[in-house]
Amino acid sequence: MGNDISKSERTKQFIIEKTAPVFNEKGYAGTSLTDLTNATGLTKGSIYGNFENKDEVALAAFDYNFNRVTLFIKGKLLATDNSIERLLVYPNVYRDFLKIPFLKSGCPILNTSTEADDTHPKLRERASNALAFWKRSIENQIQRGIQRGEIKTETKPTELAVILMSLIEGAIMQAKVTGKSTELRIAMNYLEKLIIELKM
Amino acid sequence: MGNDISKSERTKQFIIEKTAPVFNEKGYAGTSLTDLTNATGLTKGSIYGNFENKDEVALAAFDYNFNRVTLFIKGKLLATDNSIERLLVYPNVYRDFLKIPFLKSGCPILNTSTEADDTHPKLRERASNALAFWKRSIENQIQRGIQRGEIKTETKPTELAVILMSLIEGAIMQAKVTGKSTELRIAMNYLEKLIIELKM
DNA sequence: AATTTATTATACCGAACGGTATTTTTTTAT
DNA sequence: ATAAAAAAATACCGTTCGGTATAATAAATT
Repeated sequence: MGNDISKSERTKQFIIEKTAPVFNEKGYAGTSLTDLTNATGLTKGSIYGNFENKDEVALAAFDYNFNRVTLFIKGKLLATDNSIERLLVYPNVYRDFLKIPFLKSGCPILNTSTEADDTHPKLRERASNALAFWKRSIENQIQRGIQRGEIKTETKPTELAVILMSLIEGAIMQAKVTGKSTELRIAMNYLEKLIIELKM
Repeated sequence: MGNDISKSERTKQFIIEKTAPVFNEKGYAGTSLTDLTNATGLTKGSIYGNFENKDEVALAAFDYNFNRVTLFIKGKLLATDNSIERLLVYPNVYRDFLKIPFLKSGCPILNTSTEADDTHPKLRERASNALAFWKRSIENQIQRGIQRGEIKTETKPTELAVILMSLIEGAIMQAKVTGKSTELRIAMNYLEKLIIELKM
């Protein structure tokens, strides 16, 4: 009482928040129910009282992880005042990828995509949708930039979005597995140049 | 008798060949011993007579998968006669990534890296070494190209290697999870342009 | 404050997990 | 062809897996 939302809603959210980092680090197959009880301090009975099965927790955890990245980027985008600056947020953010605490265990899209693409249709679709959402968002940013006369009119939004995303995800993979940010820095410096060259 | 190599060596190789695609598709945690017996038609006793544990099979399978990609690329490289053409092998090969049968389940480096980076030190190191090997190989190709006067002298071998690898791996991830080759095509067309611009 | 309802913990299920000692079969060497 | 050695199949180990009744507890309603 006093609280608007029900206990179960709060517990559900609590489970998601606590288990999301585990799923991102260990993957779906690599995360056991014991991992979930350890991460939450709750019992299996409690978790299964709020979720139907492991799948449902994993899907909610992915949404949470992706949303967290999205909000983080959105926050950085607010501090900009033109299209080029907005695009530059990406190389600037991902250059320090390894230092962003909640991304230490990797990019949720990359992790989920590579695990689920051949094994877990539901997770695969979430990752695929997340990717499509991100892509559309970048395309829109570029289109608006063109309309505002800040970005060269001949710029192809889709092409640039794909190149930007590929560079970021490919470089993250390398940085994560080597533990060094050299490759990430090189790729992000290049992406930065690429974006600056779009300036009208 | 008759055969030079021992039975166990042949069986060992047989197990690797049959299980390597399974590991690449399902990942280390997602592949069970039952998957291995199903893929080989052998029993657990037989597999454990040739390998110490699941780890050893997985490591050998990764080496096999990586070697297969390497040999495939090497074969394509032989049919070229200058540095630019050699570099162009990469976009040309990976443009049709989804159509290459033994790569249907994805790039072994990408798959292994993203799964093992936080969970499996031995596999992580294999993937990391594979990545380093690939990078050095591209750097060497570029350096030779510069020496032969086929590639612009101001080209930075490491930078180009990282950009090439990032574009490829990032685009593969997208293509695999969406099931469409649009992103792969866009990224590889861009990479192609990039390489052609290196021409002296 | 008492009672209904919702939530969490306990205790357990069968199945599948990775792994192994032992027996059977197949190679290999004599 | 036979014996010795090696490899593979069988049968089993304890553990952990995802999942679930049921009982205990806590929260919400009256």
